[in-house]
Amino acid sequence: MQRKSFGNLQCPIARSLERVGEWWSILILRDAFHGLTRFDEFQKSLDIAPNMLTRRLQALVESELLEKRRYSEHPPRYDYVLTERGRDFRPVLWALLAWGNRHFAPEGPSVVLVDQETGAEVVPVMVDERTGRRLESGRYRSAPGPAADARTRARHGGPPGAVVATEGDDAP
Amino acid sequence: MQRKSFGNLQCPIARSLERVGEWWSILILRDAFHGLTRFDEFQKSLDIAPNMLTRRLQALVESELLEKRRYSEHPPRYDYVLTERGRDFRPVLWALLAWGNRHFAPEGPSVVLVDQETGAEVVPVMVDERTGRRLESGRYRSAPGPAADARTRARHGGPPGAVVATEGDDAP
DNA sequence: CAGTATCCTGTCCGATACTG
DNA sequence: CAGTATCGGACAGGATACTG
Repeated sequence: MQRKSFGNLQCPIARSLERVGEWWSILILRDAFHGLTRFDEFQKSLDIAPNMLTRRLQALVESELLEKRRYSEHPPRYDYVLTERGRDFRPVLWALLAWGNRHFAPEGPSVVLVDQETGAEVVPVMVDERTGRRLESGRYRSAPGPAADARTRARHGGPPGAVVATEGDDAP
Repeated sequence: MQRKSFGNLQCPIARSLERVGEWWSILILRDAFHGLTRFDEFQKSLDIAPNMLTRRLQALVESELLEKRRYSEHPPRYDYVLTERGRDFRPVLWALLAWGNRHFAPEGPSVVLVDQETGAEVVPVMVDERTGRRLESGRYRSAPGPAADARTRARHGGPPGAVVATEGDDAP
């Protein structure tokens, strides 16, 4: 099965999109985080055509975001559970949720994230793991990493390891 | 231009995907954060067909993620800059970057996020804005928000009497 | 340089029917 | 219940040519 290729595959964002670039995939993962595991549950929740669900589930299993597990011997029955790689995708969903709530919910959010113990609403924000600082200012930018090739280095305007501040504009 | 509809549009994630559900859109935004603004820059960076670039740029302008601005009168020339809504999308890109680096860069990351002042690599993580706690445990879940309809409430199985925290309602 | 105009292909996706 | 098989449409996306 030939995988679609997204421009510069050195870019980790492009690599991520190879696996979840189709929107059904993301919604399936969302539902998996909600605890759904069975074909039928996904189908009802998403209102997706069964053949499409099969395709997307297979792709997610191939990419090792979901694992197909037999939960019954007679008859043979399978369900789909998140792998570690799949569970690690959650921050992306949180970020999408926060963004959607901020910009596309004029009448207020219909789905929020809550702390189960206190019941309080949670607003997810990104911080630097080491310093705890919020990633909001123009202070942060992307740079070539250790495995960058020449083209990536040129693109990000710096030799590996060296941080080069380019024309004072903000970059991710 | 009829917009594609994604299942349950109450879900903020689905709403977000309406705007950035196509992978070119996300890569264009990524490049916009790198400081690209002109048609030509995007085209060279992405290696995208010009008509596709036109279509995706128009869609992003329509969704108000990018703003088309005239930067020259004679001849008339336009460039594309991020709006506030577009800039707010950055956490999603960071999350995708972190996920890609963790799971799809066996030979090490080729692009990393750095603190421009210290040059140190940054690993973005999600925290609760209010408590600063990391969103990692099974402690957090999504729940129906103030604007949830009956179906959404059922879907998220809010326990009866569940606290639905609004911004002013976080009394423990 | 900054696009527009055509044409074409692949495939995402939906609808439906069918099976162990 | 958990899918597979088949058909068809819409459109994302590519290639190319052309314009002010």
